[in-house]
Amino acid sequence: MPASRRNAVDGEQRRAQIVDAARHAIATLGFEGLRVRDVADQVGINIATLHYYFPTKEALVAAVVQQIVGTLDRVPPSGPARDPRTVLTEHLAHILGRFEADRDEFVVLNELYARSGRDPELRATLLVNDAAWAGFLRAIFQDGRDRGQFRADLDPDGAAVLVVGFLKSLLSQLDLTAERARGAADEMVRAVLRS
Amino acid sequence: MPASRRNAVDGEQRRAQIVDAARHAIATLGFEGLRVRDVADQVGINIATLHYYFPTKEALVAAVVQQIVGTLDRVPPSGPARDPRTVLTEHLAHILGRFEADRDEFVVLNELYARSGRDPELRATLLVNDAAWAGFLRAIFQDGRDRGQFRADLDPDGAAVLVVGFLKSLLSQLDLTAERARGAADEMVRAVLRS
Amino acid sequence: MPASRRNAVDGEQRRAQIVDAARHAIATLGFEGLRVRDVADQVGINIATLHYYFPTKEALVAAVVQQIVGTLDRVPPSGPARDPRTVLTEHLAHILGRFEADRDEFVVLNELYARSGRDPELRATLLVNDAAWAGFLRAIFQDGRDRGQFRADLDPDGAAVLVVGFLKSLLSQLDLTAERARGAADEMVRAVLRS
Amino acid sequence: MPASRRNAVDGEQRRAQIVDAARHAIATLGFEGLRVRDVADQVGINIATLHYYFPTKEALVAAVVQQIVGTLDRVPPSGPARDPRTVLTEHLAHILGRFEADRDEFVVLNELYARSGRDPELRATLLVNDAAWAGFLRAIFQDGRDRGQFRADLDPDGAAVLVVGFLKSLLSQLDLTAERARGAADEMVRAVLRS
DNA sequence: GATGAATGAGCATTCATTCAT
DNA sequence: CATGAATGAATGCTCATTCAT
Repeated sequence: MPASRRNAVDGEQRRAQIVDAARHAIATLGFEGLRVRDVADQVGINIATLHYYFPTKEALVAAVVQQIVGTLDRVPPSGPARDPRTVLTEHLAHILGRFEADRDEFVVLNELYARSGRDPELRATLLVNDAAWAGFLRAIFQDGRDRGQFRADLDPDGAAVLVVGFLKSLLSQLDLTAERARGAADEMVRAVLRS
Repeated sequence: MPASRRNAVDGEQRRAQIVDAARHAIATLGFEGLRVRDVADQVGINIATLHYYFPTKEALVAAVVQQIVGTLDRVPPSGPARDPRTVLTEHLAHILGRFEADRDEFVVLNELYARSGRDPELRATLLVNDAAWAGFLRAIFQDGRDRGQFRADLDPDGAAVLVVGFLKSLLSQLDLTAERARGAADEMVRAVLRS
Repeated sequence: MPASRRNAVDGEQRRAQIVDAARHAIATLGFEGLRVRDVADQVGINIATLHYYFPTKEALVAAVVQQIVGTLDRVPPSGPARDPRTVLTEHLAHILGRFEADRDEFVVLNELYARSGRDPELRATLLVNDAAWAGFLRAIFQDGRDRGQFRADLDPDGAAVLVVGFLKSLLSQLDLTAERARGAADEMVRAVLRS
Repeated sequence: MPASRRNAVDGEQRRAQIVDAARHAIATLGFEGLRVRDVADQVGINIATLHYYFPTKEALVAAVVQQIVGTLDRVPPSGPARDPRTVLTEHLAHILGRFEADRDEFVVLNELYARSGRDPELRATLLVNDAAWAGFLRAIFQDGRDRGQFRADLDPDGAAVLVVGFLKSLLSQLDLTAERARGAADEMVRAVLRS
């Protein structure tokens, strides 16, 4: 363990610091306003040092994307035979909670989706995620319909699209409050239940 | 038809050409990739000529925003006593149709919403629009519930949020096909109908 | 006399208007800040119209120089046998008066002298003027010394240089007031008189 | 002597190089003709490098002004009880000498005075200098008169204005030679002496 | 690992000037 | 004579990237 001088930190820690600063910069200013110099300043290091860790701006952005997407992958595992209504309700509450807790994550994610229109690779990555998410919800609706808890004429895929759409639009519905969002979540649940 | 040596066209026409080219550039490359030089090239004019019409890049962007937002304002007027279900169905079909017809519009609009997080003025403009849209839908749901056509436990506001969310997410649901989108629209309608 | 429409004016009048506007622009902003477009705006005509009268910016500047230098040439003719002291006193008062009346003239002239360092042609023009001015003063001092009105050890050329220097420095002595300037003029006269 | 691949020199040295080049450029072409690109070329560095040291053209100009004005401030301290005539003679010779040695300094200073008409801040700076200079000379003349070495009817302030005027006009008296300037200086001294 | 200094490629903007009408 | 529209050639400035120390 070499004695560290000044604010010397472990390499991996430095990388994380830089990625976090970049993530925040993107959330605040968009990709449009991302400047590697500013990120370096934020971390308190020289630009040349930043380039030692991330040779190009692209590499830094890729690391941020990795971090964000990595977080997303962890779709909450639905217990084998849990109640579909509860699972749906909890899923909605879970995402809504994350939205309130870390808006930055959603902002950057939004930027990522905007970018995906021009970046095929990014698009592929996000598409995999979207498909998995829709599948997760489809299974819930299928299960609920099969059990007779949800409407018999319920279209599992259509409902999945509605849920994903609602949750993805959280940031872009500018007139949305926390209460209205919860109201919409409740309405979604009622809408699929058997009357 | 006076053929002019210099490729001169009517002033207003020129402005429109430039705005259209800029709009397309934003849709293709994002605000991030917008270069006035490229817009000028696209139109086939000199950069200085572009600046003759739009003194700054900001003014050009403002014109594009104006064009897009201006299009949005025209919320389809609901006939006095039209059938709520039909109105809803038609509204969903109308937006879905526009999405298929002019994806650029939605892409730029998406960029605009991303920007609104950093641009208070833009945010205010879009917020007005969002509020009007939600109000329009809320009235439909209210009407349908009052008439007994929609579910008695329907929350008009919650349902409005779900519809807006679905339609706003069209672009960011990467795995969405035209059919799946229509399926979701159908599901939305079924979900609010009295069983 | 053709009927004139709108603010149509005679050609020579237009030229004069433009030159005056340019002169004022130079006095206000310096050559550095001279913009032909602004001059045209000031006159209320199109730039292209201005270029009709003055094909190039250089031609416009030349016209301004001409106007200023033309004014200078009129060195007040010393009456054949006038009193040297009176002539000197009047000359000093004359320049001082003009300085108070039309500061713009002195400002532009100052700009001209600054420019003469880079513009040999302008330098030649101004040099002729300077030489004539010095000669005029030298003659006065010579005359006054010969008549015994001025000091016997007076150096006519040296005194001429002092007078010209004083008058040329009016603009660049930032702490100078009208009174102090008059005081210096008086001192100059006393300094050459026989005690 | 560490030879560096990139033509790097000490930071402060670089700044000085750049300021000197800018000063010379201003002396040669005026503020009107000052181009940061040309200054960079003169120094042999990239424009971006120049902007590394001076973020804006204005900052560079300010540095040049600082350098020039800084030099001026050093008014030669008059020894406690030195002979007024000698002090005056030496002062005149000192400025004349500097004029011959470094004409650039006077040219830039002249530009500065021209500029001061549009730049209040610069005007304030130069005004302080002018007032100090006039005060310095006034004290000399006062002292000489009190001692009976100078004329009894000498106006110290008027004489100070004449001296400053003469020295400031050195550059704009186009027909002036070194000899004529010395002649004028001698005349100035004689003019204040008691006959 | 870290940094000061340097650079190339670009970018929005300005400005005198031109030309068809 | 007058003008709207157009253009070429700068001009100041930015930014990601590099490299010797």
